[in-house]
Amino acid sequence: MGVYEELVARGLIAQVTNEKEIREMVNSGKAVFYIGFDPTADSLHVGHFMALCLMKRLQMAGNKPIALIGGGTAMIGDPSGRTDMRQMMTTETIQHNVDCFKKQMSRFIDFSDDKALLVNNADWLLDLNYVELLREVGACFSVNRMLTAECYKQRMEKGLSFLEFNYMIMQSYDFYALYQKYGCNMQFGGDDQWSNMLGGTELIRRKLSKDAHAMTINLLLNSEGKKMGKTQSGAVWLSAEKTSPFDFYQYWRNVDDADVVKCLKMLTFLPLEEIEELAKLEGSEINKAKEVLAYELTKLIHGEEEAEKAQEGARALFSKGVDTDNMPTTALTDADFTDDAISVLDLMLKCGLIGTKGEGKRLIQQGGVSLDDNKVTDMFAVISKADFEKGYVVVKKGKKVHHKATL
RNA sequence: GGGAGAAUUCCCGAGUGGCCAAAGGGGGCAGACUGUAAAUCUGUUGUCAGUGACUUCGGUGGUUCGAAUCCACCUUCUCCCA
Repeated sequence: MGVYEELVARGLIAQVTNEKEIREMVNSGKAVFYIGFDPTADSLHVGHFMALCLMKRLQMAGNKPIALIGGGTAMIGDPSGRTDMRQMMTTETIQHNVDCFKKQMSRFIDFSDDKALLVNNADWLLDLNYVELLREVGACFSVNRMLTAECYKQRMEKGLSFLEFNYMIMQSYDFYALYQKYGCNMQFGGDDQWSNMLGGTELIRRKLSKDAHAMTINLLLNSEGKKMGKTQSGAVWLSAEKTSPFDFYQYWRNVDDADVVKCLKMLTFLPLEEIEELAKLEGSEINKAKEVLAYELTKLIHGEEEAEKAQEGARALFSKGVDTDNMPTTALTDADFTDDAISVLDLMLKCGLIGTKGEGKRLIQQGGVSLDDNKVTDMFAVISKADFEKGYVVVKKGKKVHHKATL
């Protein structure tokens, strides 16, 4: 089975421009492909991770990946998949994000010996001259055609600025530039990028009379059709500072039954046969598959050691007893105590378990808080330093959130 | 350039002088049930020392005993005409 067939079997491929040619090229390791990443935040998240995985898979099959960081396109903002106008980012923010991306990517993709390239489209986009660009590529785009693209259609109702309208042209220009510079003959991207990507292949065809290809990856959607990797508090990040390995593990440990197999296929490097075995599990057995998923992904992102820690922590927490070693911790100081005591509400606030005291009171009223496994019933409960005999107190909020407060 | 309309709490969206911390839905959080799942049911969802006080309905002023609601100006957005 070639790498292309594997990608199909894993359900990764959404659309391709020319299946036959792409399959041959990819399977024989002749592809030089690029994937763009917009530096809209200071860390990569799960959505990017899919793309990174794809790069890695293809790299392992002998193809050459180019990771393109959109330092230039970020100045414009991609309207695809957006219903509202993007906020403009400052040059400084973009640069900071670009640096963070670079760091995270190089941990994952092998950039040594020219096996992969990392480029920033700011390097060529920012120097473009407006009139020259218009004359060079503007003539190759039909506005009528562009407006029929799905991503713009949606925005026709809400409004679309000229700035954003140009995003497609910028992205197309990237492909064109990379084709000439590095012989890049293929582009990958999320399914929402399809029209932007086609713009690129078309531009190359018109300007250079050469064929270039595009292929999109299925977005990772849950069974309800929503993008995965988002929680109430935001995206699931790949950096340990923004999403701790434990939380990262728990996110995957808690996915819906219906989504486990899909995630295993799309995100892990486990052999398909092994995944098929896991897919046979039923009922509460599915939990085993979820553990594998959570473990594998945590290992990929944070390393084996962290994955072990997260898994052990989680197991201990939910079977019985409490594994205090791998729990998020907040250190208290004397300043937090009044007369050697601190109220439970203040404690929770300090630990970041609640945003306001009102929220804490509600939780206590509804029986959602316990200290060292004793349910708190009095919303004005106070604990003293004596309660920290063993050096810490475990605060539990709901069933899944544990926090350790040390003295 | 001319004309019409909109801006409400996390989101959508009601409210057009006091009964409004503001309906309803979504989402979130917690409880029950479970498998750390889903579905379902229940409670809750501005802040704080909580029978009360304080801050909130795009912004700034004004009218009024009293303003999310009325007036003026400003900002942003949408729509129609050019």
